[in-house]
Amino acid sequence: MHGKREQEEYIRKGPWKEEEDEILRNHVKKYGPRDWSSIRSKGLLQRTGKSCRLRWVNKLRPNLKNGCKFSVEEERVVIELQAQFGNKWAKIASNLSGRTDNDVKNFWSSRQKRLARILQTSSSATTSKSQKNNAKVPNYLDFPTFEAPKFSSSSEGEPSSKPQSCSLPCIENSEVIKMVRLPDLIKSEMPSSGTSHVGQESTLFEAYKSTEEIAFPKIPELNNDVGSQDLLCRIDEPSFIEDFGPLDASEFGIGPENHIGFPFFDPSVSCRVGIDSFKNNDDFFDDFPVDMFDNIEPPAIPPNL
DNA sequence: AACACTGACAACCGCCGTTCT
DNA sequence: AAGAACGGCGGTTGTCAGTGT
Repeated sequence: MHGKREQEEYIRKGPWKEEEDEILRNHVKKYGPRDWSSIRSKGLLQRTGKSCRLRWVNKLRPNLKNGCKFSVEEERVVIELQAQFGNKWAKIASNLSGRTDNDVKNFWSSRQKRLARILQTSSSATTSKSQKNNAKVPNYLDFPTFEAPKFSSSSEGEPSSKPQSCSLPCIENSEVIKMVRLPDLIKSEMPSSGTSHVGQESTLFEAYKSTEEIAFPKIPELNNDVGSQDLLCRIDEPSFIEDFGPLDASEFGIGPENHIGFPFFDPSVSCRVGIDSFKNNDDFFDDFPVDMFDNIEPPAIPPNL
């Protein structure tokens, strides 16, 4: 079917076959992990040098932890190094034995997606809320609400290291059940960790005392998702927000050109400390990543504030 | 049972710096 | 010195399996 020239230029793509892997392994055994392009020029494989290198690095290299989920310790390292170096996946991976840059990248990407979805769900919950309550709730209350992560029931991987006290009351998922003041919600839903962040009156909410209520979504039922539960369990640790990693709002399709105009705090101020270290409840919002609210429609500021 | 959603993973693409000719 | 080839890296996309509705 193909002419000779066509045959020569044909480049195979897609999933690798076992035979191809074997050829690649043999090549590396003979010549070492280099001269990737020669694999094709010698007619051994109809793959590009790049493709061969990638296959070797990500799948065939010895001592890879293929199919093994990130341990809690690995997760911690990734989070720390990502905060330190940014998206330098190769650099981060070099600190994790048996992990490739692709592994780390995929791990981080999943994590970010999960977070993005949490935020998105929360803001849509707010939108529907505000439509419902448009008549009685001033729109300056339409700041995003925060939904606890949605937990899958899968419990693969190593046993969770989180404490039992993590379990929260089972509440139906992702729906605004009632309008509550946030401090009250924190009071009633936070794990009882003995920390003192609960019950402190918020200056933020002081501003809305006349309204008494803000939107807050239901907290979903908690199952055994290691990552999500771990995040929730650590919500009252000093490093919680920091560990969540720097959030770039652009990752959620949010551009840098807009910023929130909440009357009650300055989004340019980033203060990443634990939830239990609130001096006042303004800190609650300060503790979210600084970009988190970027591009959210600035609510109209009531003239009397 | 069918469908939708999600996470995990594999692989490709484009850019860029380095090396080779 | 300049252009081509190569290799490394980060971003993105596609696929598949598991789970929920």
